[in-house]
Amino acid sequence: MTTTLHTNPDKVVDLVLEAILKKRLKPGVKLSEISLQEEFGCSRAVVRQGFDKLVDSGVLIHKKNQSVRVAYPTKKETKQIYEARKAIENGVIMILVEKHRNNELDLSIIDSLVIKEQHLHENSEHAKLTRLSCDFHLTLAELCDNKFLVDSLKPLIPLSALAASVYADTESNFCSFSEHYELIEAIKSNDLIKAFKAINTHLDRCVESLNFNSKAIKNNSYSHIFN
Amino acid sequence: MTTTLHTNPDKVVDLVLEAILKKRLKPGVKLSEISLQEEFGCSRAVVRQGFDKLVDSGVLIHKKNQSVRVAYPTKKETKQIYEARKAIENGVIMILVEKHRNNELDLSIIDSLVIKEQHLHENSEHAKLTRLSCDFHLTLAELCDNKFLVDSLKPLIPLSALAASVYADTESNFCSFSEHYELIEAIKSNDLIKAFKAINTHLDRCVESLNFNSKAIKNNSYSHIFN
DNA sequence: TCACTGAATATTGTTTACAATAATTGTTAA
DNA sequence: TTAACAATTATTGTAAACAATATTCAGTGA
Repeated sequence: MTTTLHTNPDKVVDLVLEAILKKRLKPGVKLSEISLQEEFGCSRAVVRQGFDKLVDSGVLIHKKNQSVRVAYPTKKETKQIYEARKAIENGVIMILVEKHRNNELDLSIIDSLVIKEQHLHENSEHAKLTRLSCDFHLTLAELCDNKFLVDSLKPLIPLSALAASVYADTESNFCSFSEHYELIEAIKSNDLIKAFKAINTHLDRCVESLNFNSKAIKNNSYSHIFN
Repeated sequence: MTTTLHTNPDKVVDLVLEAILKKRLKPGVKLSEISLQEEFGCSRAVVRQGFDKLVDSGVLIHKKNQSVRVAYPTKKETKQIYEARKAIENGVIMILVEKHRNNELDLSIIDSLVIKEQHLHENSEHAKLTRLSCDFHLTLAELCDNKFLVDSLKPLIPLSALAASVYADTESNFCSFSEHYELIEAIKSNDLIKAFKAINTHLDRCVESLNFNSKAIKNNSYSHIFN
């Protein structure tokens, strides 16, 4: 048994992260190794390895002898997550403006991403839009051509999504498309100060739009989560 | 057999990182799982888990079916490492100055650290000094009270040490103690601009002091590396 | 002497089985 | 009915065995 089609722990990591970004995996949900080896089509050991990586990145929580759970960010942690993002993404913006000034920056990927966001916004496809806005931030980091910087930001994106799952009342205008657009325009005009302001007010508004005085989320079924 | 005294992969991680920071583990060295389970006093599976974590953080390199090797940063990677550090540590400084302005910052830990550095500097104990200067940067991040920011910076410190192992001609003035002192003074005077300048020139000088036109390091024995 | 080939060795990749622990269920008594 | 306890079940933690791959080394021929 146990089909060994993709025996790669990264596959497990990707599937779990994608499920989180799509808001199918909710904070607090239990993930059992044996239940999921069939879902992922790999052995328990491989599932374990994938879980270990996700635990390291903070996306899953692991207490000894217990099943891992999807992280449930507290209010304090949520603010820390965005504070860390601000630090890293300010660095990203600095590098990108510098690159743009030297004509070393190809923004076509990010341009088409923003256009996609606009379409989803106009058709009020909020679910897909929030998913895409995660890509926006990560793509900006990738344009820096610095894997260490990308790796620093990477775990913070799914954590932000989890925080939104807990505290966002509505997905409709959580990570605003127009603010993304303004940020890109600032980079294109080589205006560093303006770009800093754009990214900082954008991230601040993400936190401000959250409602920390409510909610208890629960959804413990696995069905249709991973595909 | 296989004493199960500390069956924790984190122990493996800590021992390897400490050996790297103390410059006992050199870039490129092969680390075999079975050879090291006795050295660490735990089973191969646990060694593996520890290695996996270190591979994720970029400190070890792992090619399929081959022993892991200590990372050997290229010139390009070294510059990326310091670029990423600049981004993150600028964020750290921003937070610390803000905290200091609000009287929410206790710098006693970092003060005593700098004093220790000064003593080591005066007695020209270069080896211990370079080890301590790593703590300086990580301690600054820890003062932010933001585990996500700390986790972002954490892997970059041993990577910097590895880069120094490859490219630093002499350890004597690699990570300058006096520049650390100036940075702390800038924070204490609530001068954000000055603090930014201090951290940026400090990190720039670390890279400038490196010599990328030389060297081939090799040292493949394990003896006295991990204790 | 050198380059090449192939067998022997050593190391990693993966699965399996078993032990230890936690979660669940069922029973009993107040 | 509920609470507490015991027995069962399910899940994780660990080690050991085997398969697959890479490395090493000896031998052969030019």
